[in-house]
Amino acid sequence: MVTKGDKTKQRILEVAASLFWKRSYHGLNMNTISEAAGVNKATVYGYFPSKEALALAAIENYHQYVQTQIFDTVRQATDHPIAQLEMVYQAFHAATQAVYEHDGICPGCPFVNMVTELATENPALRAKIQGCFDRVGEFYRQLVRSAKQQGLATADLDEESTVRGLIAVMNGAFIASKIHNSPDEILKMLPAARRLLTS
Amino acid sequence: MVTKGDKTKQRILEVAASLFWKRSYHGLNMNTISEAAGVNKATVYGYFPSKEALALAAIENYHQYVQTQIFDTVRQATDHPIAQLEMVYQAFHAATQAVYEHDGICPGCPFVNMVTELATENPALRAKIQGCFDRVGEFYRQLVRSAKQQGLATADLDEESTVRGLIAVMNGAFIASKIHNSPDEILKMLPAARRLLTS
Amino acid sequence: MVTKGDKTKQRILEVAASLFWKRSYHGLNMNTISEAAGVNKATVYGYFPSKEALALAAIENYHQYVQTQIFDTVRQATDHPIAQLEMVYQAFHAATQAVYEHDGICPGCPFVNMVTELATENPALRAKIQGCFDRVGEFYRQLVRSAKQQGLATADLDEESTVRGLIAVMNGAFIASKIHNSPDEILKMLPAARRLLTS
Amino acid sequence: MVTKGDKTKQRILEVAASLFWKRSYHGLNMNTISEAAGVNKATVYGYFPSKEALALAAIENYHQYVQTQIFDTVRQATDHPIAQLEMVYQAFHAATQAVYEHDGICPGCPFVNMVTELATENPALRAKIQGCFDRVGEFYRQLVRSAKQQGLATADLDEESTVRGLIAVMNGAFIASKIHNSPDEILKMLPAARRLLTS
DNA sequence: GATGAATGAGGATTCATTCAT
DNA sequence: AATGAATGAATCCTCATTCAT
Repeated sequence: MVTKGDKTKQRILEVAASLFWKRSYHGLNMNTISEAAGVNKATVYGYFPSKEALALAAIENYHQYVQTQIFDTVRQATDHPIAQLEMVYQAFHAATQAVYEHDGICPGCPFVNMVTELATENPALRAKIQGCFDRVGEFYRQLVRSAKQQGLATADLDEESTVRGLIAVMNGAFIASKIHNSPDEILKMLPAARRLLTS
Repeated sequence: MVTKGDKTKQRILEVAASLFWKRSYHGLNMNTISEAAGVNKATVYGYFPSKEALALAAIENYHQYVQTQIFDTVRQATDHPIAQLEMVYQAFHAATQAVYEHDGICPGCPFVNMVTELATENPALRAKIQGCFDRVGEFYRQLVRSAKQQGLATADLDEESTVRGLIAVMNGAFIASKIHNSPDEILKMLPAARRLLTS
Repeated sequence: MVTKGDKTKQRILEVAASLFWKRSYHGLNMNTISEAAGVNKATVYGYFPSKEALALAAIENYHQYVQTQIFDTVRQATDHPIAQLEMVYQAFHAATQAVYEHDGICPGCPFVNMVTELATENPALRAKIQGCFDRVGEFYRQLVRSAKQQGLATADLDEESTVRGLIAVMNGAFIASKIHNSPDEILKMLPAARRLLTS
Repeated sequence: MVTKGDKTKQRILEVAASLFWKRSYHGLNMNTISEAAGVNKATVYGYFPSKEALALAAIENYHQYVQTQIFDTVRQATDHPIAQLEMVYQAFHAATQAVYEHDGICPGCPFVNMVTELATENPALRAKIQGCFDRVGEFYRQLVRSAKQQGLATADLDEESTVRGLIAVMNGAFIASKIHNSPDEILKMLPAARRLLTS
């Protein structure tokens, strides 16, 4: 059963996740989070023992979201690897575009943002995000295998480096959108990703 | 003529650049910088009017370094695009490896780190780094053109998306090294970059 | 209902007002204020967003005090303009005397102190204090009108310049007390004020 | 003989005096002074041992200026007390007006500014300025005596309180100009001063 | 006679966190 | 289940002052 406290915790988590996405870890403070969630600061600490714990929970929240709302959805929508790849980029673009229209900024990828900012000073967070990307890698691995099976990629295509490259291009796409403050940079990266998968 | 002050300023700049590379902008404070440079905090402010100005100068310092020590050097060493690509990745790997052996961390790319952390809150810095990547794009554009001319890439290879993809893969490589805290991730990204360029 | 926080805020305000009276704006720091109020510096900032805001609130606090505790009280005590003038100077003298006995200094007038120090660099504060003196002017205007009605002043006495002069003499009295570090300078200014009003 | 050093010292002094007039003591720093004087900060310290000493010298400089350029000049221009009073106010207004047109601010009276800001924390400066006002008092005392002799004031006019009042009105005039940020406030105070002297 | 270079101490402000209620 | 109130420690930055040259 969902108690009132569960709902409060969930609200804090979602508000925090949204803010951690748009701002840097150090650039976001607990005051802003509690105010945006409409609760007292002490309430936040009642559910999450520290800012770091909240950030970790936000990461996990994103992970669930990406897996279920994007990767699972895409897998269910089509078997075609290229179509899947396109759908993924469309989804990332749409999310970025929505933030851009609302806030005028391109937030990038929450995993990349956090790990880039904190990897060298917070091993726990780095390890957590490494785990998230392992599962992202599984999605791309399936994609590569499907492409081979469906004859879209040559049989000798190296799986390891292709998966690696697809993740890199995806992360690079998010960074490009931040650098140029333009959501379209994400879509413009699709040809490169497609070529990695198919040629 | 190089005065004592010039040398002090240069020392502060290099120390700051090194630290901004290894730590996040917000995670690094002016105290640490001044101590590492062996000068008083007020001395730092005597040469750089603010933390932001110092970070901007550090960015410019990196930009010069990358252009002259890496891209120019590589261009002078060989005309072969694939060899050039390999040399670039070797250089990035070597720099990362050196830090890793000394500090146990993978610092990633200073441009990517800064822009990822600060793009949404500091337009000046974002614009500055955008300019840096414009020049990085010029290098990759030459690479693509050379590859076409030398018959290493097909004539119909799309220049725009390939340059974009090569930058993305490079940035993705730095991020992968941070995520896995492993310098080798940079070298392991080379095959993907090579395929983008040649196939 | 008066909460604990309200009381803390009021205590901070009164302590700050008292200190801003005795010391210059720049010569007083937030540390001293928070310590004198018996709270942490961050607590002060929890109630007042900046030193300037606190100074402005202190000004308003003095304004209320002067209007209610001095001008209103005097008006209620007597209808006689000269008696009112004397009571006002007595009140200013008594306040100055109290500080003098306690601290050995003549603090002057908080409005004059602040505006003299900050008028050229802080337009908001200047405007605020201008508003306070507008209301002081209203008191003196009533005084002049009463004096005319009661035949204590000639009918052709110029209201404007007399009000202006009475404010100037009052402010000049506070300054004289600071210059000579002697509370009695305030009382010694009464004859001049009286002549302005009646002759 | 006037050495190069003498000229430098004089330039520093005049620049400092001008700046101390327009800004508060704490609001003006030694950097600004040395830059405005076109010399190195250490040069300033070569001629004046401290900021306080420089301020004291600036006060003395103003004192000389007021005595010779204003009071002596006025005395030489006319024997008529009221004309003298008017000339003094005209001079103060002209000086204020000049600053106002150049900087958009009313600087007030340097003696009043300094003593108001620093009297409670700097006894030496307070005493110095007290001495300046003693000599200002002498001017007004002469004025009152002349007025009596010339039948412009009644013989029983109290000298003490009138001198006191004239100084107060003059200081109050400067403060009024600061409060309203309007040079004309000085001229508008003339009627009150005149009435103190003559009625 | 003048300056380039440097600094110790302090100043306003912020932040993650705690605890009594 | 939630909050009002409070804080220790830091953070960016400034300033009067010094000294070797």
